Amino acid sequence: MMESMTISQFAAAATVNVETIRYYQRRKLLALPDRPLGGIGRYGLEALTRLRFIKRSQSLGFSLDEVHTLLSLEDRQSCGEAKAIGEHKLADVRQRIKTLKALEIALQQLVAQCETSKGKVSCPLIKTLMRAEEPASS
Amino acid sequence: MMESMTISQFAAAATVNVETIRYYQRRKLLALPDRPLGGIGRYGLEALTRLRFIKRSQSLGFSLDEVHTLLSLEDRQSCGEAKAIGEHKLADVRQRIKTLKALEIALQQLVAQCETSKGKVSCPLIKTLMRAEEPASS
DNA sequence: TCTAGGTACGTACCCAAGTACGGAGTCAAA
DNA sequence: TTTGACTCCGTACTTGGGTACGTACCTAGA
Repeated sequence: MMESMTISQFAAAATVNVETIRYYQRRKLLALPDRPLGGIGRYGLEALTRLRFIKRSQSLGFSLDEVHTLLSLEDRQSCGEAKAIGEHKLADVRQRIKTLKALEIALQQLVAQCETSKGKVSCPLIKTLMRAEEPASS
Repeated sequence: MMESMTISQFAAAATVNVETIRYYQRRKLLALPDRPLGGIGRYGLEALTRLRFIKRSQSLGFSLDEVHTLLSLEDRQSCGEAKAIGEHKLADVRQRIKTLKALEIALQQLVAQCETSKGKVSCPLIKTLMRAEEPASS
């Protein structure tokens, strides 16, 4: 199953759905394979490397548009641009962590309010959310 | 503009789009207002409080489905359920923070690789992503 | 040679949380 | 009373990353 795979072998080799491959082809992330006049396409190791690159980049938080750019940078030797994209994504991730940490504190407080008022009339969590002011600020 | 607002005043009072209000009505998060036989609806402070509750809950990461549940809990005095929903969301947020922190480290390493190899042939960031192994594990 | 199962391709659908649009009705001011 | 602004209501579109379906084709094994 190394060289010359059918589309379903190719998909299995990268643990990806067949439909996903076709989707990537439509998005120009993967090339359509050579195929003998109206016959069936064959996929090799090069394609597999590329597909894995896509999935690995995705798992690091890059969007498919960004992956597309990254791939286009592979040919031209523009490391600076790739680095810029990476830095941008890193800043993005750090911002999201900040936001979530603020959220964590606010939720913690809401839940803690419930903790301390067992058996009482109405729910302090809901009451807090109903009030006019913000429960906590980021 | 306090009591008896038109829909656009109501929307402005909560800094929300008019279409969003109609969307919330379709989703049963907001009631349709009373209106005099085929006339135009009017919104009061009660509705405004409810709308703000929705937006505040959302900003804390609750989905509209969860907000719906929270609102249904307001009538019945079931603080325990509200607390459970809050705790679930808190656990969720903490997990997301973990994932993002792992991502942050991996991205940091990728960018750092670019840093140390200026002027050389091909981009180490892209090369790393192309390799068979994971660049970093969570 | 037949046939089951894989492949190619186009189109439509999924999720969430809205946004946009178009036609008809209503209302207040000039 | 007519104009212009607003409202109501239904339907369709948006984003991102796929998934699903239907039809026609190809191809390997019995």
